[in-house]
Amino acid sequence: MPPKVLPGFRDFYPAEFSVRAHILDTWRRIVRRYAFMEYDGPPLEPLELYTQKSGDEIVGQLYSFDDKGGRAVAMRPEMTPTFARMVAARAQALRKPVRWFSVPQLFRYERQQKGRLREHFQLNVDIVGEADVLADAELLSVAIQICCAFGLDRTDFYARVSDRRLLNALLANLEIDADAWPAVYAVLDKLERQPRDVSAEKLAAAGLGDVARETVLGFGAFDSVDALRVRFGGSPDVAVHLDRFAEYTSHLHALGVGEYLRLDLTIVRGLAYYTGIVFELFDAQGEFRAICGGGRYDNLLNALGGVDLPALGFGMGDVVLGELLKARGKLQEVSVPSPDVWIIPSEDTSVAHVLHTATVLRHAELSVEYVLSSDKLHSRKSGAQLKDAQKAGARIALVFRDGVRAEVMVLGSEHAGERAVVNTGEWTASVADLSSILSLLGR
RNA sequence: GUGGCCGUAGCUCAAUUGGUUAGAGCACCGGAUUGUGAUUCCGGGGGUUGCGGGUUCAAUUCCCGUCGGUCACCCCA
Repeated sequence: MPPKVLPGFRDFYPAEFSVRAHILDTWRRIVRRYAFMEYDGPPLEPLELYTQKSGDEIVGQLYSFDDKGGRAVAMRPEMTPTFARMVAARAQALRKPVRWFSVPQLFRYERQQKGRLREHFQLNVDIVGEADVLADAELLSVAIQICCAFGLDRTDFYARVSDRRLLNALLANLEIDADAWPAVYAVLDKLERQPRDVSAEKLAAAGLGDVARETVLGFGAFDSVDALRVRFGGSPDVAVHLDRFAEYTSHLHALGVGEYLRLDLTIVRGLAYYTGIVFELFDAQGEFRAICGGGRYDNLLNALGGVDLPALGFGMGDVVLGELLKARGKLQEVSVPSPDVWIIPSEDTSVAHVLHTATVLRHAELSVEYVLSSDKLHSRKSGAQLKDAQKAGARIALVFRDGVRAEVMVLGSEHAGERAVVNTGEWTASVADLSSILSLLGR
């Protein structure tokens, strides 16, 4: 028995690869509409790239080892450090704002569970050098439009959005000591899943008074800027952030995705480096974990690369997204590639002519297949070869009636039966009238 | 790292309280038939029942371990 695939890794057979290609192609197609440019870095990085910065719970789950040169290395678990290094190295020369994206395969050594493997492909979209909220709106807009491009709509997913600055202002307004904020964040993050009394207990342990504690426990109920204004609008320190969020919302409506937006103060995002608006995309039925997450991290480039530039970005993995698309029937039409043309020779058609014909058609960008045995090309009955063609999903069969003349037959259900006769004897790679074939293929 | 559930053909599953040579459909391969074809029929390959040990006259079945899968916790790209 040959070794199996490692736990948490995937083999992509053609059917699965088609799904993967569909996802990655769609990512690229939509992101390019927003004029983002693709980049990439090494899949293997110095371990130090991930351990140097603080707040790395990731380190314990790194796929790391010593290479043959004794270097401590790690398979990249996230793209941001690489991105930060690349931007920092040329920060002066890059036209701002930088709008780049990447589709790296990322690795993580942890026990797999639903929606989480040890490897996945993740779209990373980032903007560097713009602090205005319009950049935040642009970013979320891309994420939402991508999901829409997969055929998902308002009934399938929505965006939960918060703002670290707003949240901090609210906590300050409630006179919660800054030292307790991380604990409050942790509670907010689990507010939905954790029993209320457990949350209350943790908040009390963090030093919150009764009023602050009850207010925080009720944060989930604030689902709009207006709701917050009623309660906190009187405070100028809070109002400034509410105004910004309102502007953000306004931009998103103008971008056509405002309906997907939902203010949600319980969206915290685990990573400590977020500094502004943060968001996560969820399926509407709450069946899967977050499809996508991101936000503004204005201090990270400075911490990582020594360059003081505002930045924001998000990541979207192929695993959860793929599960959601499959569950919602959005992968039905994703098909494995099949040949355009299947060539079936007659007794009088030489093997060489079959090969020549295939070559001409292939020069015309058509995918061509035929039985790969000189003997069978002639011994196998045309009916059987026709069956081969159908099994392969060929769109048309080129069935020779004599040495060089062939009948073009459309297979499949749609236009099955349509046909034309062509004389392949006149075909050369440079001069070939393939119009009858191309028209039957709908080209 | 902790815990629950589950491992039979490529896939979906079956196999009497533990009992003969572990079966079926689909898929795959070969053939017959049908000159417009997704039909039908015949045949074939494919399994150390995840692996190892134990109990037993006898283990796919019961027990232990291990590996793998899955779900949850932890944590979160």
